[in-house]
Amino acid sequence: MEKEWRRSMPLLSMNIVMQLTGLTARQIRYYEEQELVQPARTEGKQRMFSLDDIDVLLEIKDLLKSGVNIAGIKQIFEMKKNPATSKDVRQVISDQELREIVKEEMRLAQRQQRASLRQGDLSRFFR
DNA sequence: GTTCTTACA
DNA sequence: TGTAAGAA
Repeated sequence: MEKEWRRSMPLLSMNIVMQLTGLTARQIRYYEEQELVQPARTEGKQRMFSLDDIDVLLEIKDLLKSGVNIAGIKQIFEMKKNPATSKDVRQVISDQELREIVKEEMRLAQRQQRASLRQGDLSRFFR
């Protein structure tokens, strides 16, 4: 359906996003700086987020809670974008697989005191 | 009064 | 990440 535009329509202001996501303005702006979200701007330079942005922010919050750092999140989002590179035949990683990977990573993170996701390197999860 | 940017701890 | 300062 051609209804998806609603989800990408920038209508939410900073304060609403803060309440909806439970994130601080500082964090939200930082994630934008890291290109994890790209909210629109009003003429007055005010950020205007879309429902899709909210989903992304909530996902970031969730992954962060699981011990994944910004670098790791960037890679995860990157995989979602390129389902499969035309070069090497990398498989599309399903959200289900991703959840298991994160779960597994949490086990290792607890057992060892190693930095989660090798400080962001997810290469070992590709085959 | 709130949000924005920049910068420092 | 929190907070401060100054502008909008």
